[in-house]
Amino acid sequence: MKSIMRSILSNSRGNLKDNVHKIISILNDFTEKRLIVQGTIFHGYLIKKGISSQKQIAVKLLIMYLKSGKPNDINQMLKEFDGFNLVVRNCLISANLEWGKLDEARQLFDEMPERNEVSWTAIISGLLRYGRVEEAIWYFERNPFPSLFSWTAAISGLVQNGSSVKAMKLFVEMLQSGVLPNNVTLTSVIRACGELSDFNLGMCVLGLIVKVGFEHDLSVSNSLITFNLRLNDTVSAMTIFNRMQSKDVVSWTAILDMYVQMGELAEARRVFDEMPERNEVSWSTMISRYSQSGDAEEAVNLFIHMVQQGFKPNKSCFASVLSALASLEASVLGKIVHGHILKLGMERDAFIGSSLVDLYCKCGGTKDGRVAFDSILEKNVVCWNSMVGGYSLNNQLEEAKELFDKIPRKDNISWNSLITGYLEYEKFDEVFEVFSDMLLSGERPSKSTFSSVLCACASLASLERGKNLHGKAIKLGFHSDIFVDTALVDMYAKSGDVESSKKIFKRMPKRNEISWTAMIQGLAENGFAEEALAVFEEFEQTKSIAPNELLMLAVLFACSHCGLVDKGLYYFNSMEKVYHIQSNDRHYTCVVDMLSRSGRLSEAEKFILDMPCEPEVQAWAALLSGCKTYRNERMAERVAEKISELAEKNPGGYVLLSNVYASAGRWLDVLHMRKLMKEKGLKKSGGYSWIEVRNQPHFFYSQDGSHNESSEIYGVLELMRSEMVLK
DNA sequence: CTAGGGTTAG
Repeated sequence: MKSIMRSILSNSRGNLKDNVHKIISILNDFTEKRLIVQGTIFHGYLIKKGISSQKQIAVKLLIMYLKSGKPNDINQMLKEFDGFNLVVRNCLISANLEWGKLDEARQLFDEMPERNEVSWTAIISGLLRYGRVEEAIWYFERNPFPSLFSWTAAISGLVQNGSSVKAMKLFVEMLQSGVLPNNVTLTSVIRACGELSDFNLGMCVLGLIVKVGFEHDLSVSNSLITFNLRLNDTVSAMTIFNRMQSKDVVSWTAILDMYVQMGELAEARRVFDEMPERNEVSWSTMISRYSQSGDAEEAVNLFIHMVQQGFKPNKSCFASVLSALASLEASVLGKIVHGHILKLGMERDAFIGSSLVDLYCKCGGTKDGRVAFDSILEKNVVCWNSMVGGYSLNNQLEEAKELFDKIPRKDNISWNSLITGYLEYEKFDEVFEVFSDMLLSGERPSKSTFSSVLCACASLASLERGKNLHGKAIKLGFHSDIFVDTALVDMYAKSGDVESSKKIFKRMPKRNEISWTAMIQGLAENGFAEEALAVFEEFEQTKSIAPNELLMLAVLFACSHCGLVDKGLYYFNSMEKVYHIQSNDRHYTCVVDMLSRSGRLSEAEKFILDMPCEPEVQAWAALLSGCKTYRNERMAERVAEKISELAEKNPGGYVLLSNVYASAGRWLDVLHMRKLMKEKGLKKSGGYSWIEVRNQPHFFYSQDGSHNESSEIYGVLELMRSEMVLK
C-alpha cells in the first residue's frame, strides 16, 4: 500500500493523464481482488489530493464500492454522482445483477431515462446468467442496438443456461442478419455444439472458423479442445493442444481435465504440478476433481495451499471446498471458510448457499443450515433439495415435508431426498406414500428411487409390494442396473424368497461388493450358510473387487451359523493380513458368538478379553448365552458381572441383563433391573412381529394389545390344534 | 460479450 502511494506521489509532478491511468489501473486491481479496505484508504488519499471527483476516477471508485457488495449505500452514491447518470445507472444495474437482485436491476433498467448499448447488453446477459431465459429474450427482441456484442451476450448466456439449441438458432439468425461472429461468439457456439454432443454441427462451425480466419485464435482453440473432450476424442484434443503456438492457463487446465476424464487423477495432478502458470480456475479444477472423486482431504489440503500462495478463491472454488468439508463433517474449518464468504458477500449465491446448507446439515446444525438457505437470493432447485435433504438427514421429517411441498419446480432429486429421509428413519408408510405421489405427479422414478423403495420393502419383508416394484422397474428399463438389482436381491432374500434372489443375482451383468454382501447375507440369514460360503469363494475367485467390512461380517455370520468355527477364525485372521480391512467391534462379536455357539467357551472369553477395542454388550451377551447352553455357571457369573458394569454406560445393557436374569429364573434380580431402568427413565421398546396380507401389514406386539383380531386368530389356532391332536 | 472450474440424493 505504502509503495503504491509513494509511486503515485513521486509521479504527482508529472503528466496528469499518466497519473489518471495509473490510478484507474490500481482501482481496477482493487475491484477485481475485492480489496475494499485498501480501496477505501486509497480513496481517502485521492480526496486529499483533490482528484477523487475527476470523472473517470469517480466512476471507477463507484464501481469498486458497488462490486464490494454494500447495497445499502446505493442511494447515497447515486445522489453524489448525479452528473453522469447513464454510466452510473449501468454500473448499478450490473452490480445488482451480480448480487442476484434481478428484480431491482430490472426496475432500474425500466426506469432509465435513456439507455445505451451497454445497458441493454447488461440486462440481457444478467438475466440469462440466472436462467431467466424468457425475460432475457423479451428484452433482446426489443433491443434497438443489435450489435455483435449483444448477439454474443445472448448466445453465450443461452449456452450457459443449457439452452444450446436456442443459442444455435440465435447464431443462425445473427449470420442471416449479416453480422459476422468474432472469436468470443465462436467460443460460445463451439461450446453449444459440445453440450449437444453434435459432431456434425461442430464440423460446420469449424468450417466457418477457418473461413473467418480464427482457427489459430487462442480462445477458439481452447474451446475446440473441450469440444473434442466432450465427444470423447482425446486424441484430437491432444493434437490441437500440441499444435497450438501459444498456450495459456485455460489450455493447460483443459488438458488437466482430460486426464481426469480418462480416470487418471494422478496424471492430472502431475500436469497441475508442472503447469507453467496456474490461476484460481486451475486450482478450482484440481480441488473440485479431488472432491468429486471422493478424496475430500486432498481437496481441502489443496485449498489451504491455494490460499497460502495468495490466490483468491472464487465462487466455484468455495462451492467445491465446502462440499469437501461437508463430506468430512469439518464444521470448525467450515465456519472459518463461511466467515470469509460472508466477508466477500458471496453467501447469497445459489451454488455457495447450497454447499453451506449441506455443510451445516451434515454437521447436524439444521438451524444454521436454514439461515444459509434463507440468505440465498435466487434459489434454484439444488438449494431446495439440499435443505430438504438436510432436514431428512437429521430426522426433522415434518420440516422436510413442509419445505418439499413449497419447492416451485421439483426434480427427481427432490423426491428422492424426501424418500431417503423417510427410509433412513424407518417411516416406511411415508416412503410408499411419497413414492405414489411421485408417480401421480408424473415424475419418472430413477434407479435410486427404486433402490430406496425396494429397501423399504426389504425392511418390511413386503414381498407383494417388492414384486410390484420389480415389474415397474423392468417396464422403465432398469432391469439390469446394478443398484436396482442389488436392492432386488436384498428385498427377495429378506422376504424369504431366496430362489428369486439367487435368480436375479446370477443374471446380474455387473456386481459390486454390496451386491455380493446382499447375496451372502441373504443366504446365511435364510439358513443356507454353506451356500453363502460357496458364493463367497466364488467372489474371491473374481479377484476384481476387494471385500469390505460389511461383506466380511456377512461371511463371519455365515460361518457362525453353520458351525464352521475354524473356517470363520481363518477368515477373521486373514481380514487384516490378506484384505487389509480393520476389524471392528461387530466382527469381534460375531467371532465370540461363533465360539460360544460351538461350546469353545474359554476360547471365547479369552478372545473377548484380548480385544483391542471396547467389546459390544452383545459380545458378552453371546458368551453368556453360550454359558447357559453349555451349563458353565461359574463363567456365567463372571460374564453377568461384566454386563452389569457395562449397563451403567449402555442403557441397552439393562434390557439385556434383565432378559438374562429372567431366563435364569432369577426374578428378584429382574425386578431390581426393571426398577433401575425406571429410575433412569429407560423404556424397553416393545418387540413385534408382522406379516403382510394383500399389501396390508398386520402387527403382533409382544406386550399390550397384540392384534385387534387376536381372539379370532386364537380361535382358528385352537381349531387347528385340535385337528392336529385328533390325527 | 469469452474458452477452463461450481452445489443436492443414491
